[in-house]
Amino acid sequence: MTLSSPAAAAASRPDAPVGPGYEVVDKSLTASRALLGVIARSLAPVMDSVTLPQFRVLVVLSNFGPLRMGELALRLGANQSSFSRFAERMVAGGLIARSESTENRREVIISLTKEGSRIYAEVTRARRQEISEVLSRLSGSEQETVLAGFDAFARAAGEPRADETLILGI
Amino acid sequence: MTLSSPAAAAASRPDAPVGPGYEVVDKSLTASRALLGVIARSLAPVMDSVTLPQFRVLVVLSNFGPLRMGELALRLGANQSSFSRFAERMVAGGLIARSESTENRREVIISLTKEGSRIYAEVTRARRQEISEVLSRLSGSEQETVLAGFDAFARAAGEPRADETLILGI
DNA sequence: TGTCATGGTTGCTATAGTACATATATTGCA
DNA sequence: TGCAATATATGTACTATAGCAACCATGACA
Repeated sequence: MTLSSPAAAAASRPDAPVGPGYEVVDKSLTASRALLGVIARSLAPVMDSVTLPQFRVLVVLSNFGPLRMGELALRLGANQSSFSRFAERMVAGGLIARSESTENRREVIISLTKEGSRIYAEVTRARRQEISEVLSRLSGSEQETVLAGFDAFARAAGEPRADETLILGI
Repeated sequence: MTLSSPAAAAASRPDAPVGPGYEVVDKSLTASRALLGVIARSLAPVMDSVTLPQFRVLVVLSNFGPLRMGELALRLGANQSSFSRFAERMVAGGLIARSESTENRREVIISLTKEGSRIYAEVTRARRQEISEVLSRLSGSEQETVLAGFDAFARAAGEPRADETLILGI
């Protein structure tokens, strides 16, 4: 028998993991660029009213609901004092609101304003729309193919950690 | 006959485009988050030596080769004077080099330094590596599924325009 | 040679983001 | 009551990015 490649080894155990070939890695990179385009386009319309770091705050508040100042700073990996002023700008921009905690007068609760959640919702809507448009160009069976492929990849990759995607400001 | 859904219409023309269902859009969003994680992780190690806007410059120069100052500013959608100083910082950081054009002494050509292209290459390598690791968790047949799905999606989406992904600084 | 266009830099100004140290208000507890 | 701990705000300072206007240097062309 010749030297066994990972693929050959897997052939004997039909469903075992294998080292991926060049083609699938390459196609994944291309797909990642395509999805990046989708994400970017969905963000573009709101970028004149929100900066990327500010949008992160909208994401966190949308996902976790109102949070204490310090808690929010922590989740965003920011220095507390930096964040206080950062929040000040967002308050001025009408994106978030400060309010005193009911049970502890030291605490300041940050919540989304109508405008803040509208902007987040708008981006989400646009993203779904963008993806729908791309998929609409495919036949039903091709969409099935995409579904299966994305599903498998997403399962294998898992959800990215919050602090990871923060690097990109998203 | 009842109101025909796009899917039903497609059933009569087996390979025609159809409006995508909720599930496939949703899975696409999940996959996009997963790929975003991959991208973010590949960028993380170099983020202490390069800012995201600076990384954009590395990407453009890597793809197009040396460019005139103004041409580069244009591709990055930046103001010339802003870009001049921006470039100054990158020169100081050892990422790019200025050189006088041979045929026109007005022109300043910007090219990558060894360090600049090393950083770009490092990110690309890391990204392939990250993707390989994810795919390695899948069996050969699942990888085939991913390949087919990503391929179909990428074809339908097309390459994002350069100025689109610039929004994210990538 | 004189004038205009082109390519890039510089002065000035402004804003966002970030950090460190310090100050203030509030709470909890001895 | 007084002191330590907690939660946030402020003083100060620095860097990155960005734009407008004015300014040089060079090239093109009448």
